[in-house]
Amino acid sequence: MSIKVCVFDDHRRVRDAMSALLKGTPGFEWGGGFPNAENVVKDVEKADPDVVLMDIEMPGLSGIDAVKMLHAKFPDVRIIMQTSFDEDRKIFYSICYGANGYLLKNTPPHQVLEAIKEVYEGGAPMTPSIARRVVELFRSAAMEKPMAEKDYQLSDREFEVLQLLAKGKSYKLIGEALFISAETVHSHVKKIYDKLQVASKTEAVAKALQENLIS
Amino acid sequence: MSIKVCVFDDHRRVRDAMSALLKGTPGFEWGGGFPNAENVVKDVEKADPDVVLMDIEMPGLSGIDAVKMLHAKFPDVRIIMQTSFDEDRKIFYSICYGANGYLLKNTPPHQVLEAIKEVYEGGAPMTPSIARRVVELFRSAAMEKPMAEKDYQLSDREFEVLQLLAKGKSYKLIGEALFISAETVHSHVKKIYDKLQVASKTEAVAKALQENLIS
DNA sequence: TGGTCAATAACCCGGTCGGGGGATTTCAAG
DNA sequence: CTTGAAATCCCCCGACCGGGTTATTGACCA
Repeated sequence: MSIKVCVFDDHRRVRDAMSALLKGTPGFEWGGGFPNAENVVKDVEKADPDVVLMDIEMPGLSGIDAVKMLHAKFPDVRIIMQTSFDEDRKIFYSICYGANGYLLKNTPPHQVLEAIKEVYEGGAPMTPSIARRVVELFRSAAMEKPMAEKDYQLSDREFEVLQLLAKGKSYKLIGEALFISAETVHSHVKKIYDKLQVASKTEAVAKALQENLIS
Repeated sequence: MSIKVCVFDDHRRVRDAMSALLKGTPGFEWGGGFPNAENVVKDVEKADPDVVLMDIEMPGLSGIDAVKMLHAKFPDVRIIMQTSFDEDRKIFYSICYGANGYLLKNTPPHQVLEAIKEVYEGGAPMTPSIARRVVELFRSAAMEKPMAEKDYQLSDREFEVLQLLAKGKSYKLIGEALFISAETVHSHVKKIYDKLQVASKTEAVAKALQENLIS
């Protein structure tokens, strides 16, 4: 069983080179080359490849949109993105939308073949700098939950008041909910502002929500 | 300037091999080998290496805990984890706690050197299967955020106003920020309340933050 | 026993907000 | 060309908020 590969790239030279490379290497099969992604779904449906090499920069439909559609329609087809420079945002979008790997365009032929094999076997070939970015985002995402959680030394009562403020309740309603006078609520609120270093209900609630003081 | 490398591994053979390899290769420097991580902080403080190779499985203090402490104390030291098989959980923890790369133990010497150089230059060397797992977790984590995201049909201008409301600004200040009159802000706010089904700045901001309408 | 602190409460006052009107301009879609 | 939605501006008014100050109670601690 050989790995069938399609190539989407607006440069004829690239397509021809890949065609020659794949046809000349046992274990690989040429699934066709396309200069744009306008008909990416139809093209892939017809060729039924195992792996798609997709240029991230193409005239017309961008490689990113192509990945999005492709992954939605054919989740089993593995996709490797190719571009000439590390462009953060695009790569992240590609990966999020379903690309499995990422190669620089000047990657030598034998490494391209290796990457194709890797991605076919379930790996995620990518340059170290991309890997780094992904790891760091991943880390910050994972660490996000139990974040800093600064301690503003709010008392229990103050947390109760804060929670009700976030519900949009007025001093009077909070007072009724907690069985205290509205003026007392006023006092608590003033202390809260002092501790959180803010000057309005809105700021207090925004800060409290963003820093997970309340839910 | 050569890259100074420390090795933590309970197998003498591994340490000796790395010592010989590093000493025999220009551009690299041997920072010392340690059979366990009991004194990892002191050891690293003394040796002051650029890169640490850390066995994930060691008697006594585990490589993971070592990474945790090391990264907390010396955030600039790059860490590559080494183990004999892909063990998901441990790798993820290592990465979360601050490891920068991940190698299988049977990795050939020249690739180890390459990985050290990569990690030193800011990359994140790892096996394709790890990369794959990381990418997939990353993808699912990234997709998780834009939850429900109900559509309240807010106009662009209304989003701008909402964003500034969340900063605690008054109508007057919002007006100045957007170069419109405070009365116009008032109008926008009234429409926002209508669309979000709320009746105060606080409620609006709480809802917007909780449903990721704004950041 | 005196001091500190959280919780409660009250008063004042100027400024802001929320809700109700109405009005104009602009621009794109029908 | 008409219709409509968005954005802009204005007025009014009562209610609420924010900031200042002061005071009492009960716990806890030294």
